[in-house]
Amino acid sequence: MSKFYVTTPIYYVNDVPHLGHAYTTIAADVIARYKRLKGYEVFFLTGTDEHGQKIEKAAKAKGISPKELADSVVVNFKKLWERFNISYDHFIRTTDDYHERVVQEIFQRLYEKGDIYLGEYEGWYCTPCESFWSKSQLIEGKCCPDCGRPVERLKEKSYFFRLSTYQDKLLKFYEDNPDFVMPEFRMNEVKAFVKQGLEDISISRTTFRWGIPVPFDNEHVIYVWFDALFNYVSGIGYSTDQEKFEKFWPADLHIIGKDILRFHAIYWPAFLMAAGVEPPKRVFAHGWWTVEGRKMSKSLRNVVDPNRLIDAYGADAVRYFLMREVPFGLDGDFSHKALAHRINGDLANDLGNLLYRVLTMTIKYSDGVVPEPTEDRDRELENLCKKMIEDVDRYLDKQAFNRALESIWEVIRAANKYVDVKAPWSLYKENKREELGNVLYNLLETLRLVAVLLYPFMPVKMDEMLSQLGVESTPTVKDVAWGVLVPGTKVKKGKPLFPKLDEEEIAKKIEKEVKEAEKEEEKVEEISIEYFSKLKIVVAKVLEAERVPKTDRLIKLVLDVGSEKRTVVAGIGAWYEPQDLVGKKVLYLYNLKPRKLRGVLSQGMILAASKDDKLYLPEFPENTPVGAQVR
RNA sequence: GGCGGCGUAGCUCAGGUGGUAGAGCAGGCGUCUCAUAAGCGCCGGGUCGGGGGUUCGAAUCCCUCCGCCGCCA
Repeated sequence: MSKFYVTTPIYYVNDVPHLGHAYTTIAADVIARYKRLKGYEVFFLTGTDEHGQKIEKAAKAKGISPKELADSVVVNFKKLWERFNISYDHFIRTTDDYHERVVQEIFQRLYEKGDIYLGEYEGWYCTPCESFWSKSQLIEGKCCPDCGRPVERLKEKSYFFRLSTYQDKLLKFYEDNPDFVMPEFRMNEVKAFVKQGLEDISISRTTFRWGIPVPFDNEHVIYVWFDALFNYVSGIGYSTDQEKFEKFWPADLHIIGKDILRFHAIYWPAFLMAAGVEPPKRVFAHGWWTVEGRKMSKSLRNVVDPNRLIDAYGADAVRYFLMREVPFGLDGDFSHKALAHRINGDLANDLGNLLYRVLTMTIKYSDGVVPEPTEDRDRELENLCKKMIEDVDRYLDKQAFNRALESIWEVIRAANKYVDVKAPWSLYKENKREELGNVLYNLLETLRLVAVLLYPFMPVKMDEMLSQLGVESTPTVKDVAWGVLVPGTKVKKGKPLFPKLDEEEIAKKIEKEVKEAEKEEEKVEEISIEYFSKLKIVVAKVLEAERVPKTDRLIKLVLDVGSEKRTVVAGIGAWYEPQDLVGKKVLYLYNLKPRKLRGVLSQGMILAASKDDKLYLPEFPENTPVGAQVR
């Protein structure tokens, strides 16, 4: 029996589950259920990532232990997955003892092997900021990019993974496995990144305690990615249940969001190569959802809270929408209107109504029993169904969920048309019983196959649909074929599978909510006069101006701010030419933290008004003195 | 700035080894009655972003410009 091992990322427990988590997990569930349907032995792993400074801090703020915090958040995930009918085989937590042991064991082994070494950041520490910086981050090679103050050459110890030595091996691996990363354009990005050269990466920390300790060095805890990524092997028994591990590894599919691609496509195979373990077969990076046409924000999250969506539309309809609306791998927009439209159009009208009308006819014209087809019946729907079975398989092997669903809907449309063309009511009146029986059989069997192939997408609804067709067993591989429906089976027509929704009403309601959410976002915090007085804004005169090389927008300005000269990089190059700025008086925020832009230290910023992509620099009376402060 | 991609019907997008464009949705008209005011049929002349080139012929190849987007810096 073939195996299939699919994973989601482990989700960080500093957050309640949101639409993005649901999306990834549903996609993995559809694949898992589909592969099971096709007879594979499937292992589906999901879980939570629970270590790190953020959790340590959040727990401290709440006065509980990090583990207690994690425990409480994990419940939210598990509950949501239950509501979405997520069929994971194991839920791993990075605080599970077997996981911690595996991570320590591998860490130890790579250390002994020389792939992990104790290194030091060679200096460039900013004491006030308590931060280390790499050489390339420093301003003019010597100042902290955060505060602009000089950094010290300090040494902090950290364990490093020798990623640099895996550059060629990774590139070779990508060459040999061109669809290791999907979609294809992401593979190109990964290759380009690796070709630029890889630096060794720090994989331990001494600045917090909430993590897996480095086994031979108590001062260090293992940093997040080394800890988290290995869940994919510890979760299936690496070094604890070797038989299971060998059965399922390598993973067939890691489904992730595009933000964590680098870790999965570069670090992860390198870690595994170091550990002498085969890399996974595929990493699929999916896109993000916007909400009602807007970028996801805190207050908009309520609008698409997964639990709320389930309450309003049902888990299966949401699952269907997420898989159908947007090609997996691309970004998309989630709107209640679009969701309701899909439910009404695809699920209620096309599919639900087809089931309903065919069952009615079966009852009216065939005593509610699946008729016996004859050998000389037409094969129109049968052939389409056979093609559908192949198409769905091909598309789902590429994680093209939307395509798979489209090909199922082609058959649903064809079946609706078939009803019209064959007009069973006429056959009935004309007493053409044999043909009528064939037509009904073709339709019922088509519906059964459609339900079987849709089962991975909408398990509860399709279970109900099959039951209405008189099929009570959970579909398995033998059901993915034409001709399985047994003549004589009694159908059990029920209520419409997908009730229709009032799209207008939903649109109105959500529109209102979005407006409120936007108001919430725009809420401007009131500040005190004391707060304002912290800002030192002065009138400055532009002494010199030149474009920052190789940029369109950035202009480097040298300002006379009254007491001294200051250099500022301003993003106004799209609206002003450098020569027009020289001699101008501008508003200047004096005490903004300096930061480096394109290698130039920008001390403070100049102020301008902007609206609708236009920029307006303030003007001053002729006699305004340079250095005059705005109060 | 470097690398990659995109710009096709009102909307979302297919197509693209060169031979005068397709789907779904929306809209209009018509129609059957088994059905959840569902279904089915008909209606799409859109300079395939602009310009130039290769070719008998380009949405499809090449160059260039414009506008978006991704990765990197």
